[in-house]
Amino acid sequence: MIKSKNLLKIYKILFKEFGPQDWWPGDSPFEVMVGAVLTQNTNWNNVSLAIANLKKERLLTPQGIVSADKRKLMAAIRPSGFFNKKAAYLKGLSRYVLERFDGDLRKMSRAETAVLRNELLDIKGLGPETADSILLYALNKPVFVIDAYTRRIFGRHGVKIKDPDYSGWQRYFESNLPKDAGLFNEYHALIVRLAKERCRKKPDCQGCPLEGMSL
DNA sequence: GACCAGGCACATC
DNA sequence: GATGTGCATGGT
Repeated sequence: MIKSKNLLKIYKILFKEFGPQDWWPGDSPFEVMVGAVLTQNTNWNNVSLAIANLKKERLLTPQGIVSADKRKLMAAIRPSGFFNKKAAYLKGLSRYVLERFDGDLRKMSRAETAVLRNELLDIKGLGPETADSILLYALNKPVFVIDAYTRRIFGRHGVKIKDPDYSGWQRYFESNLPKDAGLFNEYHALIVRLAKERCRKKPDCQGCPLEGMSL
């Protein structure tokens, strides 16, 4: 098990290398929530095309999505792929926000994190990564988002988790870092940046800022 | 023309 | 409970 000092140290190395990532791109918390669903197994470029369409159609509000014609919604988010599924997911998420918080995300952000997380996970189409992305990036809650990049990179550097499922990885990060939404926000973004920029192109780790670091 | 991308639900064993 | 498969588009 790697020491907390090293997790923070890695963060500092990545931040020094790449600087602030300004995650999550979006003009509003609701746009961030929608993006979290649309980006499932999809690259961000396609998501931004879909979001641009939603804006053009004036569908980027909870009320707008709930009341939208399903086919119109599907057509708008088509570039993000899986549009049939994702249209249903967005309707479910929007209905929840509308009925539980009157569509007011500031109200939603005042609710308790653990409660919100359970409720989000009850919405069809929202698994742990999407729910946590919403909590962290739309609502500024201090939860660490785990994704395939995180497991791959830290796994390669020798991290062994007792129960290597989602919550095992999450516990590992959250129990070894200060509980700080800003830190979690930047850290996850930096991991994604590292994975995209270096880890894929140079699997031998040449030139990686974490090169040679054994955790 | 494969292969991949900021997952998840569901079926099957 | 582990593993496999469908969902679908756009860029490389």
